[in-house]
Amino acid sequence: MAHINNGKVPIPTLERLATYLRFLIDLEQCNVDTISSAEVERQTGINAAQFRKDLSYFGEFGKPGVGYNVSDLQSRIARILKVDVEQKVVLVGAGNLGSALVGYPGLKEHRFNLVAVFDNNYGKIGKPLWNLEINDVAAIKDINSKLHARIAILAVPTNAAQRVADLLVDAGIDAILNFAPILLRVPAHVFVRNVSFLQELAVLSYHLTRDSDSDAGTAKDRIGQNGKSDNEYHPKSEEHLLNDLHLAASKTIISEARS
Amino acid sequence: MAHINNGKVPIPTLERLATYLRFLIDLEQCNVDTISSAEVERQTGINAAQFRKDLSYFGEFGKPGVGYNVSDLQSRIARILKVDVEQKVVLVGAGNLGSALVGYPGLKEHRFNLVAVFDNNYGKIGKPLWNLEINDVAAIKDINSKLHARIAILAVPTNAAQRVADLLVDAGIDAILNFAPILLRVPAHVFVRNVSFLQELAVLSYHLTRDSDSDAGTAKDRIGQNGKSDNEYHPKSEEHLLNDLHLAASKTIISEARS
DNA sequence: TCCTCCTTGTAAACTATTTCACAAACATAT
DNA sequence: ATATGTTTGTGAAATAGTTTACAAGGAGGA
Repeated sequence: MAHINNGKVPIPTLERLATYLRFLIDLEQCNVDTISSAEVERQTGINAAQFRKDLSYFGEFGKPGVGYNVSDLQSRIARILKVDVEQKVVLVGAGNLGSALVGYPGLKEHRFNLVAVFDNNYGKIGKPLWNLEINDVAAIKDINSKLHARIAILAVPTNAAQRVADLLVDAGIDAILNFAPILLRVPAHVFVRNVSFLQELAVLSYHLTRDSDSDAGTAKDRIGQNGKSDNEYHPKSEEHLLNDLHLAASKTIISEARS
Repeated sequence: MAHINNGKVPIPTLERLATYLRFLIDLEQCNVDTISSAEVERQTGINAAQFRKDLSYFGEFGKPGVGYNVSDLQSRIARILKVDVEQKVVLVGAGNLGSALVGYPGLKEHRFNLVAVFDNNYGKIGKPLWNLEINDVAAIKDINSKLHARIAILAVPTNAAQRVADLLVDAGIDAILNFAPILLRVPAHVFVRNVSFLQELAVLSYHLTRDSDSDAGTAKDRIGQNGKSDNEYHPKSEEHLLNDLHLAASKTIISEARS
């Protein structure tokens, strides 16, 4: 056993790493100090071998016959994802979505520090959004030359997205979380992740059966209704698969569980 | 040429279908009536063969030597995704994120009709959220027995997500858009899509280089920095690749382009 | 010590998705 | 009519990602 990853890490692996991290943080809070890959599967629904394979891209983390040390693994994954240090984030677009993201407590919890908010609506510029003042997006290069944020959240209308993305790149942004449903054109060193609600809803909608099947005509489209999300999880038996540990975790927080 | 799809359609194909749909709607508004797969690639960054292959799961849509009729293709894709008819949607969780989603204009534009909002916070129940009243989540089964919504947006805190999901399934919900960063356990007929901001941000964060590389020690983790998003788009040459058509599209809407 | 049990890390098999490459379809010009 | 150019739809090849299967490491008891 030995191989320090050099090749590429699949994106799905990185996504799962974030899931593991959150899961491990929860375990740590329940004072669990060791966990096996089989137990991870039982509690998260992610295949045990997948878990081990994901980790294997980065080195060796467990002890055969024992499992993984929760707090050690947690901090090593945090380090891999570079969320062990504070990452500065700027937000562009102080609309509904943008405002919601500013207030999202998960950001701070994971060391993402929102340091500036921008918009191009003169009615908004200068006003406060939570603890930050909304700046003119035209000033982003200037402002970020002091802040040195490298991650941006792009939450502007579709038709403005590409222009704002160009500004972001010019301002030294390296990584963009794009909520507009278009593919941004950016230089090769800039990494983009897209999130599209409509895309997600459309995939859900596709999997529904039509209520009123009065038009049995062009049946060409009525297919694939048994598709399965790669994300959904079906317990293998009737039992609910929540073990003591997990129930404990739920109990711990259940008193604050009002949405 | 002939084959009416019977097998499974890849999820990535469905996701792209939503992208095509939105793109075609834009084209239609610019009075473009025909488009080739090569032109789709030029304007969206999605490989032309991929576009054709995606469509091929559902039948034949184009004419060799000509291309695709924009409005025909648009309506056929809408039909495939079942966004040609209004789909009722309920929202659970009237927090920041939930509120933002209610106000998202893209929902209505794509025929997703938000018909009810639920929460379990007694301070919120009974109050209005935009044009809807916030209902007690405990009443969801009763209320949805009249509404018959089949899609739910789940925007509650992580620790409440599984319990609410159980309620949703019991209330006849078939499809869930889950914003909590956990894998929901649901019956096999329920389709789930997960959206996790933290996961997205973590993937972005991973791809950043560390600023202060003072600790050249355990270098095991400092790898993979040249990963490429499958979503990002790099123009093949210096030119900006926006042709007249696309520029026209931008111009049409640019006056409303303030975020 | 030796035996048994458990669990990791990973090579190999398998499955899924994307891209290539080309025959067939159609348009247009001569 | 025939030639030429364009573009589709799709097998087949290539690539990417997941799961299986198992050798080897380590714990713990007799």
